[in-house]
Amino acid sequence: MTTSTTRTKRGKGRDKAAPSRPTQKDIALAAGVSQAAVSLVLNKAETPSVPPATRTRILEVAQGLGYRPNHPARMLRSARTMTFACVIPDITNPFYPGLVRGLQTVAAPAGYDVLIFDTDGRPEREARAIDWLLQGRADGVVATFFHLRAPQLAVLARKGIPVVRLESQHKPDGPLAIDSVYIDNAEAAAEMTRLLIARGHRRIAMIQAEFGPSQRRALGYGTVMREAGLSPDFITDSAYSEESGARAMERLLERKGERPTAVFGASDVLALGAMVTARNAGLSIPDDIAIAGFDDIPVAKLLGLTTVRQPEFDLGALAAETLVRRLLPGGLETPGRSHELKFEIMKRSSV
Amino acid sequence: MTTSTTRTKRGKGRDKAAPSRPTQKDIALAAGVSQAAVSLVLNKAETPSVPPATRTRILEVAQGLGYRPNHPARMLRSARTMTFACVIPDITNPFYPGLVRGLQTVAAPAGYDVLIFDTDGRPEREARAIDWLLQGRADGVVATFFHLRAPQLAVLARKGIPVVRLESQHKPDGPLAIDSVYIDNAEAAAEMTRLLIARGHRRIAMIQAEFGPSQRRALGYGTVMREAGLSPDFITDSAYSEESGARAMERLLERKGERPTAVFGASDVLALGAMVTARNAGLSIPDDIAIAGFDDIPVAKLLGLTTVRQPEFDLGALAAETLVRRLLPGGLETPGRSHELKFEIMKRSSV
DNA sequence: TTGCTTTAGTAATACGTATAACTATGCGCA
DNA sequence: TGCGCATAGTTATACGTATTACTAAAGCAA
Repeated sequence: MTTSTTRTKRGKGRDKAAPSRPTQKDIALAAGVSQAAVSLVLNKAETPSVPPATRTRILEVAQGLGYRPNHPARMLRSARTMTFACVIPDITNPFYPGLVRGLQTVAAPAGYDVLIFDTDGRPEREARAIDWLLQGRADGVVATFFHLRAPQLAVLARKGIPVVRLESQHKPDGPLAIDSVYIDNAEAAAEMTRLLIARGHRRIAMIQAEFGPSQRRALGYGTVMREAGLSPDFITDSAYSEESGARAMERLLERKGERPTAVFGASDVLALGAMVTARNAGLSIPDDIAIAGFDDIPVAKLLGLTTVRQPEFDLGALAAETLVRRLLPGGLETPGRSHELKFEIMKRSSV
Repeated sequence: MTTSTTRTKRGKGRDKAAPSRPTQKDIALAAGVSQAAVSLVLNKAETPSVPPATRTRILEVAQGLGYRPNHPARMLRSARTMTFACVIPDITNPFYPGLVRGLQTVAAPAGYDVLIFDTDGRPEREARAIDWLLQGRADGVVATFFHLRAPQLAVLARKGIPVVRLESQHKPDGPLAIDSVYIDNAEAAAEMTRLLIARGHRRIAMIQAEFGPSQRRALGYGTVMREAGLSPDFITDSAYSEESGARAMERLLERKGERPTAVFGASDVLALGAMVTARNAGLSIPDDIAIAGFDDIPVAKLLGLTTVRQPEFDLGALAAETLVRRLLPGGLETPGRSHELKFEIMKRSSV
């Protein structure tokens, strides 16, 4: 009877029944001080103007009411969201969870959360991601774009939102706060192609996707093939998915003429799709057909897929570190840099 | 020389050089109207008090300045973040990306983004998640908790944040806005155990994890084993990871007495770890040892792992739908419900 | 007593948006 | 001429926090 009436004040955007969370004002009221005092005590480790007694009283009241700072209000006031966005094609591709984990591992201790935005590798969704970032939902972005180029990203950097791109090659330094992390995709693909050739393969096909990192990988493959006097053989499908890989392999198997003895998937999921299709067609791997991939997703090891290892976790961690540094005072002024990490050829049973 | 001076107003939390995004006030100024008029025009489809001429002028100016609504400000004002949180043990476990995708697929059209929070299945991080949610960072949550129970979640529901739990069994309806989605884990495990017994196995071990859904699965397994006059054989390791599965299998292989002829992993990653270890030990699957899993993660199909299919995408989608409905006006009043989806036994080559 | 310093705070304001409440102008009509 | 009403907006306020600038009271020295 006594306490029930006071405690239903707002009922605004929320439902009527939901009691609002206590605010600094509530604490101030209960502790007999001003809201400003509460804010000071809650945020500063040392408050010369608030004596220990008042300080503890405020803290106790805050504790008692179960106070939690209102994140939106903080964001508004401080123009900081304490959130990183991770813009990727598809979280379902096993390459990305590892990247996300790397990101989180560095971001969390620095106080940042990670928001995932899937683009499906489609241009319009990539554009939507930019739009969405311009609403101030994140302080920084780690992104893989298949379609957008630097000019479209510049708008973010110019508004003070640092971007770290997950790239497939070195990018020249630029004046804006756009950095990149990458492994040398062309060289990695070249090395894998050399391995295949060294193993005696002459007819080597590459399954690639239309957009994305596939392009640099195809370049490395094509160069080495031509250098070796062999002709590149590209099968292109739409996405980085098992279905695409399977479809591409079907097309290879349907060929009338001589079939390739080795297939290089521009990504592990493509290679896996191809692998399954080959097996279902009664081919043995690597005897009838060798298969190589790119990324070294966790299953690759289980399936014995020979592939190029990209250190996803480290790439994510490095990207996060870069963002954290960018968001330090003055961090936006330094020119955009491109960080290279090393790939590794993982030789397994599929080649 | 002329335009450069005006355009550096705030330089607050941001770096000095970063030009701030245009606000409604800027539009109002440029269009010669009040900020309120701008807000009206931008938000309402029909504005009786603003004539078409002014309306288009405002819209044009907004367009021209590249205006994007400030998300934090909106959040503060409307007490809505338009974000769902997805609290899970580990995005790296292949079960979860599919769930996230299901979530996103329903959330995005309804205007909600998805934020990922990994707990690593640790109690203190689960508690941190609650804390974090109480800051008003999300309007609703889809969560898998290994440790927290209903009472700890009640605080969220009471503050108007609906929760959908990813459960392993039916939960009784409660008064709060805490729903759950689940497949009957005990029954699914029971059915898988029956299958193993039907295939002639008598010595069947289960690899389980200490916390999480493993418990219900163990229950189903144990019940069927005892019903069949067989004794359950549990190997417990810490996490749902391949390493844990591999370790457990090693322990099984080290046994002096008779080894089990079948191993049931409480999750696919556990089963996969076990599978690899068994293969490395020279055992052939399923002849020397049969292996079954739980979840039906994408690789399970590739590796021929017999497992229990959980419809992760549908679970995610259903969870999101539930949240969206909860966030409709009055949606928080209805009692918490438990939604069951159907599992499926995927018979493959590993059993 | 005056003036200065320290103590212990408070008041005011701004962040950008949404919205309820209000108002000034002009027109038609009695 | 005066009244009511539609038109075309405006003003004011609130959301919760952080921060700057201010102040009242006490204590102390000169």
